[in-house]
Amino acid sequence: MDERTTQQQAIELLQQLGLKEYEAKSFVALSRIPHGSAKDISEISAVPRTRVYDAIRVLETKGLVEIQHTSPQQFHAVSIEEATDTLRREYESRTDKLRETLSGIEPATPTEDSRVTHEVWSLSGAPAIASRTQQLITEGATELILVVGRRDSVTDELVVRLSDAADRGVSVVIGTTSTTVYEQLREQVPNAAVFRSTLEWLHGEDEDTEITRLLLVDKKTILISSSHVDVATGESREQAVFGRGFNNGLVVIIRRLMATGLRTGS
Amino acid sequence: MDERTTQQQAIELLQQLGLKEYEAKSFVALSRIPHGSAKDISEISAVPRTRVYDAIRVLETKGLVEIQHTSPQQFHAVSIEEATDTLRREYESRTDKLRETLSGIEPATPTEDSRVTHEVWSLSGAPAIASRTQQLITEGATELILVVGRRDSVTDELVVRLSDAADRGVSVVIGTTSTTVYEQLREQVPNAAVFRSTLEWLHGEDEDTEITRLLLVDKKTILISSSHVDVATGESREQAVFGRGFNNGLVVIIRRLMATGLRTGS
DNA sequence: GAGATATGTGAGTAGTTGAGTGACAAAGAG
DNA sequence: CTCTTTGTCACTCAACTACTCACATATCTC
Repeated sequence: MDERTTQQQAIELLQQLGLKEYEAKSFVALSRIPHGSAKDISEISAVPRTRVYDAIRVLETKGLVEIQHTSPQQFHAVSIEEATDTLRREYESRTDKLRETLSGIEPATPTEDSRVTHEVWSLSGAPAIASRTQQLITEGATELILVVGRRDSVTDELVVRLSDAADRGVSVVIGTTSTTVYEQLREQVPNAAVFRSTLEWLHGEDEDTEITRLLLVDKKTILISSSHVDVATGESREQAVFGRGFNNGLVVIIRRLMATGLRTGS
Repeated sequence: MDERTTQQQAIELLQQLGLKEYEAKSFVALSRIPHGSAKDISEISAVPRTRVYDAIRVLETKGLVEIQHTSPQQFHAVSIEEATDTLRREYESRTDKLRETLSGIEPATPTEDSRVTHEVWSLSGAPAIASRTQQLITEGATELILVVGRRDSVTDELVVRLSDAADRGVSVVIGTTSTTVYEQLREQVPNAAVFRSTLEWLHGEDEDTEITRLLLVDKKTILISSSHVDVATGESREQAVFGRGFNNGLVVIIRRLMATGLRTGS
């Protein structure tokens, strides 16, 4: 990768981790030298010299930079390991605190209403979808039907949970379009029925979109996710729909599609 | 803790984790009910109803909320576990990427100059200071003198590293003002010389400030940290100075102070 | 189905924050 | 003692965010 791009990427990552532009640029510049003055940093990073001081001060309070109070002042970036560790810990402690705090919040009046028959929920983001998939597999069920497309949607954790479910007597049926995944699962989830499938309906008319996951639990809960490659950014976004209830419209349709689709494809 | 405060705290934590005010408020409100409409959320959170839609959309792309595309739309917050997990993973992947990216950045011209005799560096933030302390203990040395004040600066990890150092033949001397810490260390770091100390100079004239850590490595590297309780926020901030080199001014002074101080105190 | 109410979108304003610039006093260098 | 460097402050401009309103559409009530 281009050196300039790499630096730009580091700067963007630091900003995503909560640093301001000047702070990020100053830190990256300082990481490239053993230590330096505000002038040095300004020259390397193109941050106005007079603002380097503010940026460094913030970095110092975040534990990413050390300051030598000489004249001129000298600045030193902590090692890459120390820096990433510090940041990781900071966010880890925040998420931990968040979990505690959220647990302590009392529910508001449940506003009646739980006629949960035809609800279809949309969710997006691969982590959230993976998390929900695993939750559905883990929670008590008697029958699981899973169809996966992309290889990377089969994580180790997913395999473990599938295996656990199969071992405790749940009927597990897994379909895949990929030979690699097929063989992996056949080996790692021995108690499941694994089959290959060439379901045409896994791909839409759009080449950039494909069904990534499809999970049917006890014929009454369904989760389908699709990945769409954004032509602009080149990034892949995963979206999913999630329906519950035997008579849920989505569930009914999918159940039917699978009954026919699985036959023709296998 | 007060319910209102708890919620406020959750909102602030979410903002620190990158959410906007409306997003944080909407999420907390939504967490309190199984599911609800924009109106419900607006009433609970005091976010203007018309802005709830935007906020929820963002939350959905972050994997924190599911949307039911009915009319009116219904929104549902994922479970606390799912939410914190999603956020934690997001930041973990960012710090991981950052480490990789920073590793790939080439150093700039080292701008000569390495007359490193009297440098004294300032750093702040408990995690950064703890990290540096451990690094100094771990890196090869023949003699370690550590004086700790507060109990919470003695982490398990620190004890392990001290113990390791003592076991590989490093002369480890540990002083503390606390009886609890004294006994803990005596037991957990058997190969070290642990002693109690009532060093007066551990406390400044200011009651709110105290020396938390003091580490002298091979008589030539010193790290001293102090904790200061901010009267305004009530939070404790840890600051440290760090000097290297046998003839370093700071190191010389501290060596002297310890030679006299340790005698009188023990 | 007609009027009243609720829902969702978009446009627009105000207030805050951050990026970028220059004035200037103090400290150093020659 | 003069000229340069260094550090602080005060300021502008642009971007973003919080907040409001207008309006079209949808839903409900009678």
